[in-house]
Amino acid sequence: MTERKASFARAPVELPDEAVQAERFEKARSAQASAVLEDYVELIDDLLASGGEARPTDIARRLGVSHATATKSIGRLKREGLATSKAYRGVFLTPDGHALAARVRARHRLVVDLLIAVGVPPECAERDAEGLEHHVSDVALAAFARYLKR
Amino acid sequence: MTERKASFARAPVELPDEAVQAERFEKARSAQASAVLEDYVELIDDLLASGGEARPTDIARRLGVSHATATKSIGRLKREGLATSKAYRGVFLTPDGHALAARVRARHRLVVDLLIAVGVPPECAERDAEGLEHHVSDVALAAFARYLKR
DNA sequence: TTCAAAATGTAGCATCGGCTACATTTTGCG
DNA sequence: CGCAAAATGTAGCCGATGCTACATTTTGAA
Ligand SMILES: [Mn+2]
Ligand SMILES: [Mn+2]
Ligand SMILES: [Mn+2]
Ligand SMILES: [Mn+2]
Repeated sequence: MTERKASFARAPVELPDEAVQAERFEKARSAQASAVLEDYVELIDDLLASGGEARPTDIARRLGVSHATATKSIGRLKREGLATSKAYRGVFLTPDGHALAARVRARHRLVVDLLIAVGVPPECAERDAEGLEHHVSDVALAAFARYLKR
Repeated sequence: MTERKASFARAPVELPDEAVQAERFEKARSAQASAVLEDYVELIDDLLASGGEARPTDIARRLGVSHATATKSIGRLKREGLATSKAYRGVFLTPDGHALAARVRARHRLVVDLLIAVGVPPECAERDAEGLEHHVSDVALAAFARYLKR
């Protein structure tokens, strides 16, 4: 419009290498693909540890989805060897599922702690962490731990 | 198994209020729903600013998806009023799309800067940021900015 | 100018994770 | 015990986002 070729309305944009950029997006997509599974195993593990039972209806209510949706995702957990269940009984985690839950919970806490440490209000930290946690790599996680220990 | 009622193998788990927890998960899901759109407008804006054209094939290659997938997503951008395009021509952003791109880019940079500030290696920061950025709330973003200015 | 390669469009398929609607089973209360 | 309510299972729909395969258009080089 009013902008001419020689104006410097914006710094010249330097794009990353194509392959590098593609790899970053692919990583983000793959992290997202496991996000639902991670939330389920973490929640199931919490329910089992706190009360004793992890029933589809409870899981659904806490996740804010319909029980049909929860049941379908639990089916995926079972297909992937993370959970077990029998009709009309609660859901349980396999050793693999339990191990995943432990990692996911530790990561969740570390993310919350880091957010709070840099000045994010606690409830906001908890809320944001629920989405952020699935995209924090082990390397970044280690950096967070170092930072918090400083 | 070997665990008795009175043992303290693990700290008693205190679960958040159901409604609060559901709301957190819902927020994370809604953030995820806009993630793809955000990545596309940011990338299109970068391509337009750097070279001049944003063609479906370039977009696809940089995102690491097939051109058919990119075309489908560009269709969604158009449906949502963020982009325009005519057959066999490049893709352009609407004012709304451009405004979104600006916000997304600013947020992306802030996230990268914060990660680096707390000790995450730069390339790792860039990689993780691609997924993280979509889940950082405005409140957290403001906290990041404050922290970096300290 | 011609024509093959590249880019683009389009159709069709799959998976995932939402939903509603309805069928079945279990539970608990009178 | 019996029966209604709650929980659970299941079917079928949808949109988003991947893919491959193939049709069409554009482009550029001989
Ligand atoms: Mn989460
Ligand atoms: Mn979590
Ligand atoms: Mn991104
Ligand atoms: Mn980005």
